[in-house]
Amino acid sequence: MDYQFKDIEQKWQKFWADHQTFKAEDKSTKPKYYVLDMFPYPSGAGLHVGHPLGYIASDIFARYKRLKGFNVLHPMGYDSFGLPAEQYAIQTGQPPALTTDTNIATYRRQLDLLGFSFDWSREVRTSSPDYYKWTQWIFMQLFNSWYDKAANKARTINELAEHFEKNGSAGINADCDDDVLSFTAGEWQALSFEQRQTELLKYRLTYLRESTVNWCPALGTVLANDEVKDGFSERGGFPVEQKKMMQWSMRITAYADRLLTGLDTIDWPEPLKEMQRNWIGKSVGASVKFQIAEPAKAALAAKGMDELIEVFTTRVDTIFGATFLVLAPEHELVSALTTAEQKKTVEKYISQTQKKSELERMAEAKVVSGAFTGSYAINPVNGEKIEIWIADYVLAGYGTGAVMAVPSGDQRDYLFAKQYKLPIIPIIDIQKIDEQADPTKDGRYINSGFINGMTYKEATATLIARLEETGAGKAKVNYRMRDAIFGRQRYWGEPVPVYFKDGLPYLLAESELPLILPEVDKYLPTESGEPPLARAKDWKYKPALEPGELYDYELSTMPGWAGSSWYWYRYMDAHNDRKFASKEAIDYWKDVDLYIGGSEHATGHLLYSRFWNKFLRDMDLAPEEEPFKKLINQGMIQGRSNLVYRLIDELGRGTNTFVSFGLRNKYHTSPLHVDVNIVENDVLDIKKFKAWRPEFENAEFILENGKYVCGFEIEKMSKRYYNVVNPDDIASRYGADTLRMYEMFLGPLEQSKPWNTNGIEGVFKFLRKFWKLFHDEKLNFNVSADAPSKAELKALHKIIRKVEEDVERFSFNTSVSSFMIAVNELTDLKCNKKAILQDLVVVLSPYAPHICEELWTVLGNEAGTLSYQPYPVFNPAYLVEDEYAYPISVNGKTRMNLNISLSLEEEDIKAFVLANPAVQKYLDNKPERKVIVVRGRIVNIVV
RNA sequence: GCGGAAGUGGCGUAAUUGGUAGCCGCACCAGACUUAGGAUCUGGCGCCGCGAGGCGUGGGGGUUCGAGUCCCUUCUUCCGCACCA
Repeated sequence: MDYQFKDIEQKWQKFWADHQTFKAEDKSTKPKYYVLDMFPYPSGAGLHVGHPLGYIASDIFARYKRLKGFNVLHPMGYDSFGLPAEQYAIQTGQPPALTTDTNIATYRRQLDLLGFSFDWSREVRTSSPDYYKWTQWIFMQLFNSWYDKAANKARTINELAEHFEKNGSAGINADCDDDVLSFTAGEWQALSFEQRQTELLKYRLTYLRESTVNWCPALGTVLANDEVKDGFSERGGFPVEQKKMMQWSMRITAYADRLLTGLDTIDWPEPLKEMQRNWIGKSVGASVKFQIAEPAKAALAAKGMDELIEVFTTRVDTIFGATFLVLAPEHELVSALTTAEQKKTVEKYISQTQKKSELERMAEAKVVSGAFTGSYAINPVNGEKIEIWIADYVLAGYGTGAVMAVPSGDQRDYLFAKQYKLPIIPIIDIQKIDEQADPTKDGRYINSGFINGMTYKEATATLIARLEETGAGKAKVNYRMRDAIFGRQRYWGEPVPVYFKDGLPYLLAESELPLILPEVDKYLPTESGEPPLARAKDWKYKPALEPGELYDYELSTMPGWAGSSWYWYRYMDAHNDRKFASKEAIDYWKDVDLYIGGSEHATGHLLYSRFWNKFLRDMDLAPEEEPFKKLINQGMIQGRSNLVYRLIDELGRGTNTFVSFGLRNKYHTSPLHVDVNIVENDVLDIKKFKAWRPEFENAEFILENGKYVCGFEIEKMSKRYYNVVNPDDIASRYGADTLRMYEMFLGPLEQSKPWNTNGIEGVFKFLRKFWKLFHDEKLNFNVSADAPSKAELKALHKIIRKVEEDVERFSFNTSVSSFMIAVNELTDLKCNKKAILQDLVVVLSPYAPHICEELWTVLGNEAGTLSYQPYPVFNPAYLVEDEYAYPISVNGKTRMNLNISLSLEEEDIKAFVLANPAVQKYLDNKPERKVIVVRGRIVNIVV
């Protein structure tokens, strides 16, 4: 029989599904191995050939690990809450639950087509109530917890309340809001229930607080920092503005340091770790309080506001050079500090900066501007009165939104001082500040009071000690990362399991989970601007203990990353209705051994997942500090677009004539994208082109060599470039095994590379050639039981070793070429020995599972047993050579090869080579100066 | 501006430890077979040169008997961050 990939692939896909071949064992004596893919958002467009790249790699790895005797967990599911389904619902009125189900069905069909060894019995969908019940449950645990900095872990809020009850706020070192109160046990006991709840909310790991958020009017929702790119929403590209709103947040900053140090313990790509480090943005320095000078001080006091400005600095040693303070225009003290004379100037400046978009602010990075408030502050180390300015180079969102300006050491401060004629004081003896600031740390301090003459280290230590003594400051670590906003004013997400009573949030009872997402008539905000959930009829909390009472539910839903921040645990025990996963399951599977996915999740999903994992560990719900031991980013598969060149007439109008690629420069043309599916090897199928769109029906062509050659361009794979290649089409034409191997053959997994269907023939031919090893010329099955020859064993054992090495280092592309070499060699040897082919089938099976299952049974083995065969054992004895064709080079240039026995010693090799007349010819009668002999490698003669 | 990754034939790539640069495949060229075909098989295929030979891993320099690989320098592309105090 010929290689009938269609029948074979259907047959085995059905077999695997019917027999649950890849169901992972919950208990096993085998070692565990957890191979995870980042689960997809099921979009309406379905998969293109770029999407499965990582899934193919992980599948090969999972199948390989099964052969190596591991109990492999290799699950798949869907991150099925998200904006696109909701946008579609707004446009069409179709419920997102419905379109999501349809999309999932498409994804499943496409995934099945590729022969993945997923354990589908563990499938999860984040939008399913059985699943989001536990997302809500974890939210509740976070709400019920606070971060104890002393213990460096999260603890339950009850422990905190007990402490307050007994000892008041003394002795608590928490990561919490800035405005927490100090109180004694008695004072706490005297507080009302509501007052206590208000206070506790400031400590909870998920909390409600008025904060500045990224508001996207077009999407009608707030966005997290990682969902905003350059002032626009990542999804849709809509403008984003800053707005103050009451919002749910997650206190991820409590974990900043653990998130940072944990990076050193995991095997992730360095660039990805670096991105997370930058995102966390740790800087070590000091916070310093500058008292405000009269008369503004009295004015502030009258208003009950702080009479000081707190700044953060990484260079506290330069404080004697601080000649003014700069506040962000949004700083809360600005209006109170502005004097009557300066009011106009300041207000004008503020309105100017507000008008500027984020982008403009960045574009004008080198231009400084600002305004004087008219008020002064006192430098705490020398009592100097210095001016307080506002400027937009100071960011409200970083540090305290205020800086001490040291123009001699900081370039922005320097430019600002020059522009507004503010004093610049050199503070280090070797500083050169004639043209620009000099941030040096070398040299000795001058003009710096009690630190004069000290070095950087001494000065910093002395200053911090002095500041702490006088209460004017302290050493401080600052993080760029902010707490993550955790609410979205959208419909298609997890409802927050919270109701409101007297303006305070309370959790539902655990027994009331899941809080089901209610139906609504429309997916838009209400007229009064409330989120879509406000439209749900009769959706009120009716507590069992207070019959007749009705309370409002929280109306925002959870963000897209909620469901994906713990899903790898659900796969361990996907149907548990008592726990998010049983302790036994979690203790067995522990963590993800290999995680494959795109680098676009670097600062979103991967950071939030690490955060939730650390929290779950603090709660003794998870055993490991880090959830993903090894992570690989698969590269993007780019599209390869094809272009045709439309002839432009004298009047500049497009004609219906198209010029072939090579001739396009002889005419006036304009390029036009053409569907890659009607182009082969860059040659346009003219017939199909005419049928492609009605306006091309009568198209004419200027050909070269009788062909129309298209140009090409590498760009994103996208409908608008007509360069989308669908895996269904490829699989139906060449089969899944060919597609799997070709995707791997394209190049290193981590590298981005363009998809070009052209090369796929080579892989297809390879599989046919492999098939033919088992068959005679008439394609009848024909395998011999004879003992294999030395050459055949050598070919086999080369590939056994090569695949082992390649898979372990995720170099799948090199295995594919090695398979080709092995099959070429065996074909040349006319090898049809069962002893060879049977092992080869096992070795190839992770890459091309269908054809291998088929041949495995044809060889007489029990159907379906291939997936759990032991991987063949490499025997180096078969690779031992007794001769080697030494390359002989003269002065580093290879001149010839000489066959020399590998048993010869270096001296004998040298003599043998020099005795060779052909070698002597190259030496040209010159005496050799030196002969380098590396046994088994090379001989180099220096003359 | 800062940080990271990468530059090898017409194309995708290989070279695992400093040891024959271009494996494997596509495309292309020539040939065989043939119901002339988007099938199969054989051979060729880095560049220049008829050849001997020379040149060749983005450019320049260095270390070494020997460099795609190590060092310095420079250019280009991609990715991330970007007034971070």
